[in-house]
Amino acid sequence: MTGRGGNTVRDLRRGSRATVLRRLYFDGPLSRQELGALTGLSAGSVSNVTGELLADGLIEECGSVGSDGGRPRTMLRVAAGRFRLVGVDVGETQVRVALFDLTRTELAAGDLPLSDRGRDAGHVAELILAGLADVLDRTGTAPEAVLGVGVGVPGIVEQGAPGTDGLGIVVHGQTVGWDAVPLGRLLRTGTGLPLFVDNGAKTLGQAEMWFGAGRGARHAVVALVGSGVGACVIADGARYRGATSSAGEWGHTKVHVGGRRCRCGARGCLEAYVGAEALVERWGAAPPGDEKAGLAALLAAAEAGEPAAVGLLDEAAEYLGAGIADLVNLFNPERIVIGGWAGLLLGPRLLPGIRAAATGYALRFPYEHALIVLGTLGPEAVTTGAATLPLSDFLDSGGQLPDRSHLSDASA
Amino acid sequence: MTGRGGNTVRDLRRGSRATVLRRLYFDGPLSRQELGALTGLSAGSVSNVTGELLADGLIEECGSVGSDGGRPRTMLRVAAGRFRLVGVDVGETQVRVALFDLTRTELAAGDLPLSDRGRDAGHVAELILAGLADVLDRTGTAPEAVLGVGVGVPGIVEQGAPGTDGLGIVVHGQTVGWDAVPLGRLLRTGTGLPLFVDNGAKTLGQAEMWFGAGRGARHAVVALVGSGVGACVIADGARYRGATSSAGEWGHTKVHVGGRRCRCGARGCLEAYVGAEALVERWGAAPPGDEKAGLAALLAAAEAGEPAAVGLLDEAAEYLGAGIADLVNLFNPERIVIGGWAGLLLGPRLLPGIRAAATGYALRFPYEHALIVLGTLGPEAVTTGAATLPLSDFLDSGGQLPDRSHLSDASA
DNA sequence: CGGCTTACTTCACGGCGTGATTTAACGGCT
DNA sequence: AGCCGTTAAATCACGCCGTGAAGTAAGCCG
Repeated sequence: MTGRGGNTVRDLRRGSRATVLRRLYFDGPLSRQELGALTGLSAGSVSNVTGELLADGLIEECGSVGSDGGRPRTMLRVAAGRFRLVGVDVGETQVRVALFDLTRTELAAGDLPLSDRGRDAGHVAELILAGLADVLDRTGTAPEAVLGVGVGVPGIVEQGAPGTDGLGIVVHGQTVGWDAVPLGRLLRTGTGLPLFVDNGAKTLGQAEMWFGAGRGARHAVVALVGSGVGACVIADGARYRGATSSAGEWGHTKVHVGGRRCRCGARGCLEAYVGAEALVERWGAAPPGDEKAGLAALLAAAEAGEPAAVGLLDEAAEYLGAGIADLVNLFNPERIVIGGWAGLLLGPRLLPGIRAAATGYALRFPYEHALIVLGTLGPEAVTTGAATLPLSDFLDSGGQLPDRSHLSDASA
Repeated sequence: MTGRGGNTVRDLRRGSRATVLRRLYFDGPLSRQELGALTGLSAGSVSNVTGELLADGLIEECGSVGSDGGRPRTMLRVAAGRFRLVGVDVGETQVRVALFDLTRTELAAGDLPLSDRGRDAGHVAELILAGLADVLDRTGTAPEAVLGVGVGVPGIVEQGAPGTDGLGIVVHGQTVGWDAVPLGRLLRTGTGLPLFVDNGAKTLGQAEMWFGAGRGARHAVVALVGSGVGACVIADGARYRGATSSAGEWGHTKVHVGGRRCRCGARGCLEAYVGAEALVERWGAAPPGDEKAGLAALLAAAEAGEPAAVGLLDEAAEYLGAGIADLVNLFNPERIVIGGWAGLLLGPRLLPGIRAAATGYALRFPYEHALIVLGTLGPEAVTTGAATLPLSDFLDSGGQLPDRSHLSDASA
């Protein structure tokens, strides 16, 4: 609250650059003319700003479209080729590192399985750094071209003080046994690239919002159904974090006080009724060990009409509908996106049941304005979403390149 | 998304004025010196801005505090006397209209009981206008001195397009049978004063945040327990509205799928377990008609050790704890404020039970950062909160007085 | 080839916040 | 009483911003 983000005239320019850059990134090639109408800037300012961005090499002209009897409008677009993004998905069994260009075309990727030391954060950090070096090396990418490394992790991420280069990032991952792991510090020692870390569910949510089923919505909830259950809340276009970045823990919403025991210790959590782990365990008839195979088997059994499987899935749909009704009542989103590997697997079968249940459980008014849809990006989207973290920073700053003088001149 | 709220240099000044005014309003008399440190503005700018505000009569000097051997600092404060605010609470049985000065001192107030036509919006609008005229008249307040009229209503409020002078405000009040009532239009015909309408729970929430138990928190939920149950979500210092202004419908969160039937038609809503109406009805042994007396009787019976009453309240505490755990998990607030007449009545007795239940139901990490407290303003706060609506607008605009030329010269 | 239309650039202007300098207003000391 | 050191506030030159009007570029059509 010290100045609410910029009082000087130069911040005005930063804001204009950011607005223009964002528009160009999301709404494709645009002429200066259209840019003016879309951003509310005057023609003069658009010329100034785009001129600056062109000079900085952040955008480029791409052809011109003629009209009947006037000077043709030159189209502008973000210079996709010049910059790279790295997205990292820290999963339960492996670390995935991918290199993208600005249009999120995957240039290289690598999967690094976790050893049995998987719960050791130092080990995970080493894998991330190894994967990072590998994708950069294979593509011959210079560090200066990389806007940053985004990492999606399981657990709650405290961002630390801003401006400290990610050093203060701490991860609390109950499910993987991480207790206040200083991931920022661990990674910072191995790379000079800008670091961004957030919860994996939140990165996936952002990916669905930017490029998937959530496109265009300003208020949405991306529900993640996997082994456990989570959610990413988008309020007014931005990920909602809450006081300590742990908002959106939907899985432990109480849908049945005094009901089934959940792995979190409490009773009646949504996760205990609709999480893949809970479903597979309750079904019992699945080969142990492989949860995905187990859930697929459960689904197949239900398709075959096996009553126990059908009952289990019908119940899951009802509880999911109730949980979604809660989200609708509390957050009043325009859209609910169901994602996560289990959600995408079960979605086609459960969706009618979910909608029916939600119709009954949610209040009429907000429900009428909410759309329940399935995610379109698949579970790989955690990586894409992670890569949006540095991208978001890049766009917000108006294309200000992070200061990385230490990359070039600090070899000693 | 046309310009994200101001690209020109004058918007900069508007922002500075707003920052300074806000600081002065909330953090009492302040010297220019302190103002500079607190707002991040340079000394020169502070001089400029405060000079402008002084000239406009929005702030005033109030004494000076000397130091050891230097020029004493002149203290500044908002000119409380010059402006008035009107708050209106549209309740289920009456309309309350109150006139405040800027320090929220009540200068006059009137209660207008609803006739049996209470569900007729036209009747309510007439009462509001009559009450408004009355308080203005009794205090001899000139219309120019009134920053605006804030109205808290039951139901969902659609704000309509901005800049239309409140004409587009529409209220959907299921419980009072209001279906898309054009309250803005109804009131606009009877007064030229700026109009602000919001849900009563949200106005009460804002009052608790600004002046009550929520002071200082940036992320909070004000839970309202009355006949029904609602909530006001504060995200990053602002009321969270969602896509269609209906966010925060906590009362119809599902805490027991397949459980008790709620008056909304669904089963297992929180409201069906902890709302005053439900509690009194379930207890049965209360005099019918007066819900407040009924709840008081239930409470007295529980204090006397009557098992049925004790059991009912213990169960309510458990469900409230579960509901609050949901809020903690989903919103990750710093504070949960329990308000509403029933909440304040039961609070002292239920709070230990609520906390115990919430401890068990919420996730450890977010719960450790959340404080559960009782509201401090009482139910009258709906009126105060309603009055904060024009105040908020006044502060946000940097003290720009609404254009009301039509008040003075448009008599024909 | 000249006129017309449309897209873009250039530029004078008013306005902003900063930071250095100046002025105001006090207490203490001689 | 007069001066000095100290702190608060006002003033001002400076660089920068977006606007809007005027000017220029770049195609069409006849």
